[in-house]
Amino acid sequence: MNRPGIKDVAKLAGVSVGTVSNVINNVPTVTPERIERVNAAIAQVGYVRNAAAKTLRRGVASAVGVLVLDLNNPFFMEAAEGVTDCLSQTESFMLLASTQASVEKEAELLTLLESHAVRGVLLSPAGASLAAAEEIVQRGTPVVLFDSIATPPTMSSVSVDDASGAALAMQHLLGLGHRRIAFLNGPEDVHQSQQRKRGVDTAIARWSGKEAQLITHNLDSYTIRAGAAGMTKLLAEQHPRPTAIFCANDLIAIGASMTAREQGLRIPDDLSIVGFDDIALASQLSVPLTTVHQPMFQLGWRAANLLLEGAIVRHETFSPELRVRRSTAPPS
Amino acid sequence: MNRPGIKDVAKLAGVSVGTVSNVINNVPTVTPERIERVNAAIAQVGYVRNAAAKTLRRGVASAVGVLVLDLNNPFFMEAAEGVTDCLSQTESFMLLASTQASVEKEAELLTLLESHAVRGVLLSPAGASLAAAEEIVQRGTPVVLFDSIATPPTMSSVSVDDASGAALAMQHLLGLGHRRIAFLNGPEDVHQSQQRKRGVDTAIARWSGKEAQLITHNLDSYTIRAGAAGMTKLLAEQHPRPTAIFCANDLIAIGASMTAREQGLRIPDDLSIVGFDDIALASQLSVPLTTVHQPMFQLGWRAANLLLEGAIVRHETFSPELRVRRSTAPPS
DNA sequence: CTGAAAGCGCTTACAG
DNA sequence: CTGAAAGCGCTTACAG
Repeated sequence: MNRPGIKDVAKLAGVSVGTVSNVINNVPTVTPERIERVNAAIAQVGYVRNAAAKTLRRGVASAVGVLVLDLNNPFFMEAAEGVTDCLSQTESFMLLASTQASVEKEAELLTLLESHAVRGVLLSPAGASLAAAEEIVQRGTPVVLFDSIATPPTMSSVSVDDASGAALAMQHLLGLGHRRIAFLNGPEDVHQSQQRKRGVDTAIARWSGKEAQLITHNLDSYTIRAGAAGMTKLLAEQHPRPTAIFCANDLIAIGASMTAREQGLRIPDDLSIVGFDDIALASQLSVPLTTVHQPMFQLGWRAANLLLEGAIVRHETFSPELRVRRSTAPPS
Repeated sequence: MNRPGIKDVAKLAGVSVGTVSNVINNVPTVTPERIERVNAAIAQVGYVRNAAAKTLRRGVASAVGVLVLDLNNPFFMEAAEGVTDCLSQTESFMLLASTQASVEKEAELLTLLESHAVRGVLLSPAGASLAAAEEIVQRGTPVVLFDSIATPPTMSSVSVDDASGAALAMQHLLGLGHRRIAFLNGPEDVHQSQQRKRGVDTAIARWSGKEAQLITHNLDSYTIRAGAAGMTKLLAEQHPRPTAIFCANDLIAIGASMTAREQGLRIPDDLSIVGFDDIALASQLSVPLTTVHQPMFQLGWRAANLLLEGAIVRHETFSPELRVRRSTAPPS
């Protein structure tokens, strides 16, 4: 008992296979009476169209590949929701996989997607080299870079302006009157850390009010644990202690505020804290976190859209927005 | 300039297309000399095998579909890593999508996967009805249920024993000497809440020591916010206050402990807290959380494995494990 | 061990 | 507006 095909439908409806195909694909030339007859036959035999045959014939599948560094990272998943949303208006769908930040895995998956004739792939590159991506682009599969600083002439890209986000956070703290501010940054070799540092420096440099003092620490990861450790070090080393802390992501901010509370500091009364990312947790904390919101959903949406539009290469940068909540206040 | 096919490779290598196919598929009859010649040709023309043609011919794709309720949920994503890991040993790969807990979306995606002739699908059902899944199983696409209490005769399933996990947590608290314990449970209509409540009750009933007192609250969601609100209510209503709290998930536990700390209670000195799930955050908190670990990675791995094994329907339940960390201690 | 050939289930010019 | 037929790129008996 094989799965019913287009032939079975055609026979039952008393039409040719071409007509069945036209009905399935909404070709407008078919008469209403026949459309109905075909649809009835489809329902009766339980016909499900064979995607492989369609792809083989058409030369391109209706899937879009999405390669992220880590499935557990909420950013990528929010972006993935954006991708899904954009694609849901077309007949395309998302094929999601993780490169686990490995360049080899990335190359492997890229080839896999290419072999499946996907319409294109959204790639959050694992390394600095885009060689593997370049290769499949050369052979005809378009790639859109996602959250990458590279802007090659062969691939579109979407990214968030990390520097201006960091500047926004610093301006907020400076504007509130803070003059002794610590910056708990991520690892030095991550491009996001570099951009955020740049934004911080710009904001300080532009500040025309009374001089402000900045203490920068590079942590070894973007985690709660690192944030807590960073805060402990800060409180031990800095006297007087800073009145505000800008953290390079929300997890660091959560770790820092936990440590601060344990040391008896109240937030925001004794210490203001700003995060970055605006993960779901940020607004749920007992003291909701002021943070720099990254438009991940839109980022994913737009990346998918660029892929579907095809043709011209474009590099788009999204502006993050400051979400002021209760973790920041003027210094006491 | 079309993509090179098997014919181009065959011509260049001076062999038939059948031989090229045999080389690609590691059929052991080909002579080493020809294997080398074909591989050289493949590399030279940049051949990438057309997956659609392969699937059409073979009748089944090398993909496995995975349908989860929510991409942002870390459980599903950890399970997805398990699936990926299991599949990486075969030539299969994962096709991941979210049903957004919608029954209609689920039916739609199920059909989509079926049309792609996936080897099978791992499904975390959105509703109580398995009608749509049953349908594709009937037509020949196997389904393995994931984190569902249903155990139909047509589909295998893997799930975690929520009741025994909850019992583990309660036993731990009772064993430490707590006799006045609160249970902050999730919404009543969620099957996980029901099972966890059952486990709590069993543990209390079995407890042969001095009588223990249990206060149960059903929260309206499994979130930090709900946990914080539940804790506030608990502290306002219960005098004397409980000495230990078991929360139906880690997020509730985090919310509860935030509120407790704000009220000046120290953890675990004044209050012991146990969570459920063991999300990544749990071990990273400033007071690492004692919690019930769910083996999501293994769950995903095993589900994928059951699918690949095929044939017999099997229902497997995994046992959660208590991870004792610093948030619990004997009552003072 | 190898090659020639059929055929998987569609889509798409083409002729009528 | 409809049907007959070619062909997408593979895999797989089959004959040699």
